Amino acid sequence: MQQKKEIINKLRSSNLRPTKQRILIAKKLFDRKKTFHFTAETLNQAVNKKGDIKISLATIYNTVEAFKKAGHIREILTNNSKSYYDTNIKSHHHFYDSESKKLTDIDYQDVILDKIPNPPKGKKIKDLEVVISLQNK
Amino acid sequence: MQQKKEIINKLRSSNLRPTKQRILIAKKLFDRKKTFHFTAETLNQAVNKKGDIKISLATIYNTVEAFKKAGHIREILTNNSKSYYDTNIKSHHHFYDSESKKLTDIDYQDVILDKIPNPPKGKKIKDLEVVISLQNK
DNA sequence: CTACTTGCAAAAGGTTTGCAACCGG
DNA sequence: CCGGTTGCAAACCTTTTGCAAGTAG
Repeated sequence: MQQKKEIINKLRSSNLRPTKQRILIAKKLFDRKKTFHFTAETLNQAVNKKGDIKISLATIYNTVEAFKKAGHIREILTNNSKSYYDTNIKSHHHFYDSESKKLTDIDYQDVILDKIPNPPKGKKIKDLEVVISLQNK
Repeated sequence: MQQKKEIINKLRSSNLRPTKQRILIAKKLFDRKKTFHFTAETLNQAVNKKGDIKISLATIYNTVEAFKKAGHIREILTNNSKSYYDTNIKSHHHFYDSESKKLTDIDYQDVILDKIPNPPKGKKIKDLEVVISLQNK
């Protein structure tokens, strides 16, 4: 469990002022055992249920974008119209169930890439994602 | 190069009436040597430049969706807000350059997956995509 | 003829933006 | 105080939809 202090440090180290809103969002995202898959919509719901302070959708989007830029979360590839994010920033892969639109982590050791290509000239690899789409049997 | 007849057969075999619009779109998509990566927008431009007949955007979307359902094109994963499609329906993977928002095919033999996970209970694997994001060196 | 298609414009869904009010350092 | 941040509403962009008119079989 992350202390409030840790969260504030995390924010400061990314040049993000620790405002009430950002601290609350960061808590929801990082103060948990399992990693968290979310969209702007689900994060908004999670943050705005209970008697918590109200955070506007615009701030949710701002903050998610800021956290992504800072490398605290990463965006997951899907072919859905919404953006999906993951609090697990270590390299790992996903199942995507297009019927329920739910993402699941794939254990790191369950995908082994034996060979990957060289990037085109002048480019380097920023990220590699494997997404396995599922359908009902 | 695909003859008009072949295109009409392709449409008929998918239970799609060979209308002027669908034939023109199918020509743009399938009558070419290299595979084609496109979005609704780029396809719309490609189809509506020259003195060709005018095809409305709604028809572009309808047709792309119908071709996708029929298995003639496939959708590619990106984290861009638009949908990207590929006329190459064989299993292969992509580079995605987030700066230019351009996709490039990766040679099939340049990605070797040594191990892939079992799908969750009740599900089967529909598709597997590897996307390598690029950034400038 | 009849059912499937098209095209237009309006609507929808997700995200971004302009700007005044607010607040952290 | 100053400059970064928030919140609201309007704007934006991509995609979908309703419906009247058109067309393939």
